[in-house]
Amino acid sequence: MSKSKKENFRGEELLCPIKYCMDIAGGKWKSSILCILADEKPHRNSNIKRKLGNITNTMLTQSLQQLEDAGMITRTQYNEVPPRVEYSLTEDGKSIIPLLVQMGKWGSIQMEKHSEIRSYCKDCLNTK
Amino acid sequence: MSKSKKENFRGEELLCPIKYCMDIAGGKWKSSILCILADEKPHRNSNIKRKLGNITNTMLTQSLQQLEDAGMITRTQYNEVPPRVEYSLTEDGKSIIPLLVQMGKWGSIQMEKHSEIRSYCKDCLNTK
DNA sequence: CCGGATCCTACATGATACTG
DNA sequence: CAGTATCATGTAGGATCCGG
Repeated sequence: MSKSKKENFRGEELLCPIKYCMDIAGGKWKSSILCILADEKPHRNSNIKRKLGNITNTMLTQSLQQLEDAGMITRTQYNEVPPRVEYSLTEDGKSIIPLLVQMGKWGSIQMEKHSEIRSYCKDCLNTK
Repeated sequence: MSKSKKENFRGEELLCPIKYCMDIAGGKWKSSILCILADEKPHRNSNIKRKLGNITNTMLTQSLQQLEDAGMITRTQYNEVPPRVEYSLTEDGKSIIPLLVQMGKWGSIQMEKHSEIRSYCKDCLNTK
């Protein structure tokens, strides 16, 4: 979150732990990024981008910054040429993974009840 | 969801179970409504509205419809004068409550790590 | 009491071009 | 390679009025 951690995008207080949780992993990309980093190996910016497929630079940088601000990931910069930056989960970041796994399991069960919904995203933990 | 269940607001496929889960409980009001209904007693429209405090009729109706479309809640209409409508969790709806509880626990732990974030919302399961 | 129909605004997301 | 700045757009959320 580029703004103060205690406020959401609208400037309102994020007083509810449930919403705080969903705010951190929510949005279009952040849950996918967390899934990618869940292998506990450091990933380069370009590596994450490739796995996500169609994310723009802007959104990737923004999402990574929000996750870093929330204490979920660590950013390590190597002063090389060309520049190299690696991201990896913090301990707090690792702690949200089981939650994502459970959400994935629950979502799969629900989706299977709707015959028209069959495919799963490729970066989802649930596909492992 | 008033649109097809397999599409989100943007018309994109919701192929990821994690995002499907967060889509159902996400948004500004739906998690709170699920928390209110978690006592497994039927609640009237006006009752939910009072507990939420500042939700508009439009948003309340829309959120309830989305939850009903997702199979989380049941809407029962009594043809009385004045009209009475009651909502209660379905079995599928009850199954998401433990997930919300866990999100609340995780969120509480994270929020406590930020000294500036202290208060919790009143309708959150976590306060029970 | 409940909810539909409009209209409106703020902001999340995206497209593009640019720096070191 | 990584990130920033700017501008454009779709839509979630809200305000308000109306109808049964």
